[in-house]
Amino acid sequence: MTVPPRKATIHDIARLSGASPSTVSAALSENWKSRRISEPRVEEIRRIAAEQGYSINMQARGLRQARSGLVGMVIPIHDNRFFSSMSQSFEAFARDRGLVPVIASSMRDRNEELRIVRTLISYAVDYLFIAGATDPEAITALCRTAGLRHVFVDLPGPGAPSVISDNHQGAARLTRQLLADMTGDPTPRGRIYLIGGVATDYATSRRIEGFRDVLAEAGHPPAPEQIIACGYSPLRAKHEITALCDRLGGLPAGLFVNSLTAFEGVLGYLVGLPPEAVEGTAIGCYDYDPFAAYLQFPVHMVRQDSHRLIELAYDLIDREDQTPALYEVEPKLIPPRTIDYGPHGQFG
Amino acid sequence: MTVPPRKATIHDIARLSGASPSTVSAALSENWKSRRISEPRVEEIRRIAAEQGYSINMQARGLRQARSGLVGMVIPIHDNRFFSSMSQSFEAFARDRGLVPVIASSMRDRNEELRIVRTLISYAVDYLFIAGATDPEAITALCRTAGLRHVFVDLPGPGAPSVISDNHQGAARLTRQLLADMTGDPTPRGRIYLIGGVATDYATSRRIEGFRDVLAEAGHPPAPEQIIACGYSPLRAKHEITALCDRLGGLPAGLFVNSLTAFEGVLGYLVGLPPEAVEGTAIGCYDYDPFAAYLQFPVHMVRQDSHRLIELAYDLIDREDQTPALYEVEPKLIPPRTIDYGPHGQFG
DNA sequence: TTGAAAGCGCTAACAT
DNA sequence: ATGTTAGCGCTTTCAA
Repeated sequence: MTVPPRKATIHDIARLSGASPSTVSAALSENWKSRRISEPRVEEIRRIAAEQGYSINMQARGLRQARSGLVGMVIPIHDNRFFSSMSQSFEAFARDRGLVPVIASSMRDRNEELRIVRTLISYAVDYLFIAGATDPEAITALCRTAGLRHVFVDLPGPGAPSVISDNHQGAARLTRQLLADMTGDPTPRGRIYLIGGVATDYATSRRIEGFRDVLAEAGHPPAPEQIIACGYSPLRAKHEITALCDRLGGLPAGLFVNSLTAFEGVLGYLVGLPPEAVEGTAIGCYDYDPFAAYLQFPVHMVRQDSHRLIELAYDLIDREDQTPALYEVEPKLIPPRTIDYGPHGQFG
Repeated sequence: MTVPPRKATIHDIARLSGASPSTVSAALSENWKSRRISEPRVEEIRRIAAEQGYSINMQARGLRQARSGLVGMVIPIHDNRFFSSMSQSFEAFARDRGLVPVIASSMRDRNEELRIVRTLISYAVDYLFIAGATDPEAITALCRTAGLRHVFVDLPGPGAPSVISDNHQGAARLTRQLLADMTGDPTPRGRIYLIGGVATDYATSRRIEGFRDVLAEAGHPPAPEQIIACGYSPLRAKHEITALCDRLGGLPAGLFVNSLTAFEGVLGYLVGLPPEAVEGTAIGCYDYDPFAAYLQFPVHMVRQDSHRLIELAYDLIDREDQTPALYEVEPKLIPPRTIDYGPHGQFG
């Protein structure tokens, strides 16, 4: 139970093994072939290091090499199926490259987002991924002066490569599906409403376009009040759906919920209704949650391929050419009552 | 669009401001009062630093100060409501203390877990939190030789302070609730089954005890086959529930599902059944998910207070006395069809 | 095949 | 009130 006075360094190992610090350093890292240290020597050094519980000081190594071995990612929140699944993939690919992932959440706050980026720059992350950026241009500005490679995911930025879902297509397909499920005339209650998201977000705006295009194509272009981009907060969404139903005198014929978090809020309202009240409404949600897929009423869901999104983002960051460009990944439509095991389905 | 040749250092700022590096260092950090640098000087230095886009190199600072400003946490998986909500709280408390959180997932693999701990030690994290530890004693051994303060969360370890849910109580309450909902005799199909989790995990074993105690108290101690601790994998749970129902010729009267991930798998089976088939079964799940709370059938859920768990863990790590001890936090029982907004409910 | 020495960017101790 | 110096632990020339 005795705690060693301080952690062992290569100098300790050098002393104990009779080698020099630089030899120890080389023996313990991968570049001992180039230094042609004799194999027994290497083994002896490694043995002693293990014996002493030596572990390399990455701060020192990073300082010297001007790289940290860290990859940063900013996400809006951890506590969300879409983003947590993204974190899982982000970590998996980081590991494959021998990098250590540092994931921080901005709570969708612009200042917090920038604070995090600055912090990650201070820690000299080797690359930075920004998912759901609030202010991509400010981020790019910070990264530029730090000479930091970065990629935008989910929400694009004009100053760096961006990987996003094909939001227009996903929304269009979901809308078409909901229309097909709906019956009756386009009276106010007979209409379909989009709820959730921030209209100035690129992702939301593209989804709104998809929604609008399909409705227009069907001969019923949406009135402004059919689009309720009230943000991502569950509580806010609950408030808005309540107000809407009060206005309409009941649920509308169709509901396009624009995020899982907004859907949580909507659910908070639906929970208070008699089950049959929901029956006449076609419901869809952009983003997928296995439990949301098996609610009392059928829900169509859009599953974004977060794994592919991240994979592509890593590809882009490796490219020599960091010219800004937009890459789109197809989301899939998940029918109601379907469990879609993701790439991490074997774990739990 | 010109990229500066390299990032600015305090030496650059020193040259530009005509001050010495140490003055710059002091002016830029909080300890300039003790150095009694004149206020205008401080402001001038800060202005130049901002102008140059200076950001401190935390590797260098950390190396010098022998602390990194990082806090590590190991969790089993990101992609899980319980753990991602824990990450959210972990991050919030870290921010409060000016620390940067580094969260890594072990995928419940012992070797991966130890690899991660070693990595975090290399990065000189100031504290380490381990949630759902697979091999707590090995972790403690590593942390001891590194002189690293650590706390176990959710699954306790004998070598450090541990904060866990009161699993016995939570399971007992859930079991009692399920019994109350059940009807009929204790025939095989009339029994209640526990599915999911790993019997050798402390958390699961305590829950099994709670389950067992309540059943015994009710006069029907469980037979061994009523406890199916088949792990956390959704696919495995699906397989096991399928086999169970095949054996029984239908669903049992009660189902105590021991984790959200197992519940996903169970759901994968239930999805294929006619809705009325599930009606006669009382279902409960240890851990809470807002969507799981509003399925086609009622589900009782146990909501562990991950926020409080983490808060207490931070308290413990601050204490001078790091003697191992177990602290328990009460979980709450969430009735079916209830949306329980957590501590992060205002975000999305 | 290996050692010595310099230096990464910062802070803290010691000067002044 | 501020400058000088040493050194955190590592890697990387440069010598031998």
